[in-house]
This record gives sequence, C-alpha cells and structure tokens, in this order.
Amino acid sequence: MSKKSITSEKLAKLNPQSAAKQPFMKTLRSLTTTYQAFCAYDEPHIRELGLTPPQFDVLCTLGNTSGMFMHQLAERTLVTKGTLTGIIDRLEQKGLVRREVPPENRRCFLIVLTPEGEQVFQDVFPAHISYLKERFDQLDAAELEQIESALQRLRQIFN
Amino acid sequence: MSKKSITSEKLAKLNPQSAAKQPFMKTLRSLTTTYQAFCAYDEPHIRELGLTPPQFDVLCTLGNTSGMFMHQLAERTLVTKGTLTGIIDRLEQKGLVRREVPPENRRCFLIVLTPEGEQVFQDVFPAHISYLKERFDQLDAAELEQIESALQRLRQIFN
DNA sequence: AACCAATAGTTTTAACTAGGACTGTTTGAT
DNA sequence: ATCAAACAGTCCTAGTTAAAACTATTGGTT
Repeated sequence: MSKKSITSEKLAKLNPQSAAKQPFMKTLRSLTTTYQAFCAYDEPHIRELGLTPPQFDVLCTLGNTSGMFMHQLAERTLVTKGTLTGIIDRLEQKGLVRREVPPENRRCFLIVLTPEGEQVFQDVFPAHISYLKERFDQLDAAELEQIESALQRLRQIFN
Repeated sequence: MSKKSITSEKLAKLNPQSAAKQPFMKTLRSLTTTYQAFCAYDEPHIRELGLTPPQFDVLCTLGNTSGMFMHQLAERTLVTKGTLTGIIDRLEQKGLVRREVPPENRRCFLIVLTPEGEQVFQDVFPAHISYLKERFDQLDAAELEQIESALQRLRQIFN
C-alpha cells in the first residue's frame, strides 16, 4: 500500500477522536499557547503606557519616518484600510498623529507624528522593548537562533 | 535611590534606534509572522464552513463532552466570560447549543450541543483537521518535535 | 473634453475583545 | 437567621477586526 492512498483515505475518514490525536496537533497547540503567552505579557504593558496594541503598532511604524500614507501603513501593520481609519481617528483625537493632504494627490493622506506623538514614541517604544528584554534575556544567542529557525521552518509550510 | 541594578540602568538608556536592533527582536518577529501565517491559512477555511473562529473553538471544546459551564468554557477557550456570552448567544441563535439551568445551582448555565450542533461538530472538526494536516504533512516527526521544543522553550520565558 | 478604470479612504455591518459595573445565587461565618 | 463575601453570568463601553459598498480623485483612452 502506498503512502499516498493511505493519506487521502485517512483524510476522508477522520473522525473527531482520531482527528484530535494527530501528532501535529501538539505542535500547533504549542504555537498558539506560546503566542498567547507572549500577548498576555506584552499587551497589558502597552495599555499601561496609555495605548492599545494597534495604536502602539502604528506609532512605532510611524516613528523615524517622514510620514506614511494610509495604504502603506495598512500594509505594514497588517490591518485592512477600513480598520486603520478608526485607529488613525483615535490617534488623531489623542493629538498623536495628523492627516496631511499632499497637494499632488488629494486622494491620499500623509499620516505624520505630531510633536506630542514623536515624544510618546521616544518614551514608549524603548520602554516597551526594555520590558520585553527582561524576559528575552533568559535566552542566550544560540537558543534565540534555534527558536527562530524552528519558527521559520513552521512558517514555510503555510506559504 | 534604592537598588539600582545594572539591568535597570541599561533599560533606562535604550533609545529607539538601539531598541529596534535588539537581537531578540528578530526571533519575536518570527513568532508573530508565523502565527499570522497560520491564522491566514486557518481562519478562511473555518469561515467557509459557516462558523467564526471563536464559534468553532467553542463547538470543538464542547464536542464529546456532556456540556460545560460558561466559566469552564471561558477558561478553556481563553476568552473572558463577557465575551463568551455573545458567542454563546449567536451559537444559540444558530441552534447549535442550548443553555440548561442545573437545578442544584441556578447561578450556572450548562452549555450543551444540540443534535444539530453535534452534527456540525462531527462534520466540521475532522474536515478542518484534515485541512491543516495537508500542510503539516510537510513536516516529519523529528521536525515537529524540534519545533515543539523550541516553542516550549520560548513559552517558558513568559511564565 | 468625456469616459472609464484604477486607486485611496471612509462608511457600514456583524462579530469579537477586555474590563468593569451590575444582578442574582450560594456559601460561610457570626 | 442574618449578613457578607464569593461566585456565575450579563450588560455596557470603547476599541479592533474584515469584507463589502460607497465617495472622491486620478490617469489613461478615445
């Protein structure tokens, strides 16, 4: 019997009990619980700093740039343009960013940090990286490398 | 000024440029991009099957059980009880689950799959596992093991 | 110039999210 | 027996999310 036929037959026949016991499920659970453990550490600190995670993401993406268009910002931060509209609205209300209309293309907004936004970026970004570093200091260079290559291998299968 | 450790001084001195270049940041980006790659593969399929990811999660958690209380379900699926209220509301509207009040404790709801919910679970859960298996088949047992132990090591630092 | 297609953002809708306030129930202590 | 604390779940608020419909602008074609 060939591997191919066994595989495709199994796929059609999987019942809930055997499905849940697939060997890869354990690895997959590790991915999700590890990501969740990171988020559980990461997000409360961002909120303590007075920002939501998406707002923090936008602010950091905008830091050390001369501004970005909505569609560029959406692509970088991996949210849709519709979602980004609301995030930028709230950052604008907080006085941290400004929408500038470039004369050469009035369809676009150039989103730029205000001086207040620049100051928040200078304060909050390094503070948060330091907060993460506290935990990542537990890993030496070899471990970091090993984890990263394992993650790259896992990511490959979804491409 | 009490207890100023070397660590806290270093933390205070990070500027945005050096912060972004911390070696661990590359590993961290690998975690988030890998998780996002998984979600980008995982979620559309769940939606094609007629469920949202949280609804699917609840249905699978409830499958092969005799029912669970809201707080147990919330703990298992890692959403807050307030969030779960809405998810169960919508699953109830779809006729897939039922709220039962146990006579011995009227504070609780026992959430159970309806026959329709049981049928959806039997159909949808194995179908989705098979869909994941298509990609995970690219990894052999040794690779799965290696990735899993790397993820466990990474998760440890947040405990 | 007129038109059409592509582009950039906004709005709308439905769902999810956490946190905290709130209602009702149960349990334990006095 | 009463009262307080703990518990279970819902409601409210503010924010995020994607998808699709919509408005406005731009660029290319005729």
